[in-house]
Amino acid sequence: MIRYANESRFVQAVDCIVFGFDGETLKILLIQRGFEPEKGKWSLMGGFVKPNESLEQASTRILKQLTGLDGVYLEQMHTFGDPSRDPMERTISTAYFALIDIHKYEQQLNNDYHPEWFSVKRMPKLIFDQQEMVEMAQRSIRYKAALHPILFELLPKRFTLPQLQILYESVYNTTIDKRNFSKRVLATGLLIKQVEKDKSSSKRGAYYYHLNMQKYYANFQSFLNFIPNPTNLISQ
Amino acid sequence: MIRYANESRFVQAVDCIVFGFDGETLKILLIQRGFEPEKGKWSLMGGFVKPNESLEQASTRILKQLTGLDGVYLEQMHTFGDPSRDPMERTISTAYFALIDIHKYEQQLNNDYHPEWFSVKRMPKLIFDQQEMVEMAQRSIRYKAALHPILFELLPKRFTLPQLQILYESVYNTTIDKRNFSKRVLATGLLIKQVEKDKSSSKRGAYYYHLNMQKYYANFQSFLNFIPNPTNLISQ
DNA sequence: CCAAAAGTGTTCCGTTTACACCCATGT
DNA sequence: ACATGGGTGTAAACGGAACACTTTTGG
Repeated sequence: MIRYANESRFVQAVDCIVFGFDGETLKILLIQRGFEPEKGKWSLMGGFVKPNESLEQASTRILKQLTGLDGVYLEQMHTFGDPSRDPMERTISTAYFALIDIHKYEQQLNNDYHPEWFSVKRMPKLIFDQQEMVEMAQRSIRYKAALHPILFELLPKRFTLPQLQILYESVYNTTIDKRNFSKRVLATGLLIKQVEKDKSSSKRGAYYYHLNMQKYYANFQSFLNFIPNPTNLISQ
Repeated sequence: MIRYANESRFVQAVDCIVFGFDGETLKILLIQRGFEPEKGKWSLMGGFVKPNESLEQASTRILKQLTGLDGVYLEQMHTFGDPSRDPMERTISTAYFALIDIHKYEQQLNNDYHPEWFSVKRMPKLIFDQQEMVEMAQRSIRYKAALHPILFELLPKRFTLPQLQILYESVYNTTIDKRNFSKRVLATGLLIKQVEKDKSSSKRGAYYYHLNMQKYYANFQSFLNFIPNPTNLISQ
């Protein structure tokens, strides 16, 4: 193959910030790194890009390896290329964030990498610049979720309005009036009410809802306002 | 240096989509590529990342080389890593978009690369996947400018309300009521009225304004609404 | 029967929209 | 004096925010 003369070549990595929601707080999935440097330390799920795969393919492959999950919401966030970010050798890393239904994942715990969920508020120190990646990922999902319905990716197929509200409240570390919240959410037409109720957290029970997938995909780019004054909350 | 064994290494590039505004339409700056492959074809301003510079430093350096400009608004957009995007050799490119005052630039035309401005509506074919980069960059600035005051970066230090409105109208390919536009813009407190007028486009003259830089930086993250129904316009 | 969570409606206020006329001035 | 572009105000509609009581039912 003809090649560019005199240019440097670097190792290319991808790192995935995997978010989940357990019904109370936002969590991220970490593994103990399997190789040097920093072997055994907690780290994001990452890996190197192979010669014949795109960055998207690499991140999808790594996510599948480590969680067993396919078809996950995955979005490229930012590429980190500081020359000294990896002490072993110059490595450029493209960070993706992923949003998964934590319960789907829990059925998959049979893997070699022993990933664990950590609350974003109580996380171990991470290697390299991964702390910065996680902070940026949190800002990214706060920003994006203020405008687009991505947080549904964190919920199971059927969910209740109180669950959805707790999710938004925990992502933005705020409280929302439930009357206004349900009005805003239902006004989008994104939700389809089911006849069954979830009785696990109250005697009366809360109706289950499904996402209207048609509208979800069709209006994904529209601006939402489930959250009052989002810009006051995004930068936290 | 200790290195990762068995991993592939790739050439890392940066490409800059440089936007300018000539008072009528949005333009981007292109050069004729100086080396093979595709030598002589129109292309974005790009270059390779050197061993001891970050991606930001590389893009800033390349922008400086090709336009002579420092202190330009520059934002990382997306990293393109398809294995076959560059036929010469696998190259991963991180694309940045830049917003510059086209008039500042015009004083700098004395350089070896002969860059030229093209209307985004009438552009030559670009090499590799750069067409896709430009389209994504247009979507990005439409998206970002619907919420944040980045378009001021395209204007000179002093500008008039009609100029600002034409800028927004051309970015979104729409028309806006001038009464409502000026109310919305002035309500942000971002503009400081000057005593002088611009008489170049009317007999009466239009007042010049300056940006209130304090507020500009302090409230940069706040959501604006200079444009009615932005999401209908972003995806064009 | 009571505690605990779910569900629902109204009023008020601020914001956005639609819309039209007068102003300044160079020719 | 008139053509050209610049500047401004108001009323109506809409959307967002604040706010409290009733319902259900397992224990």
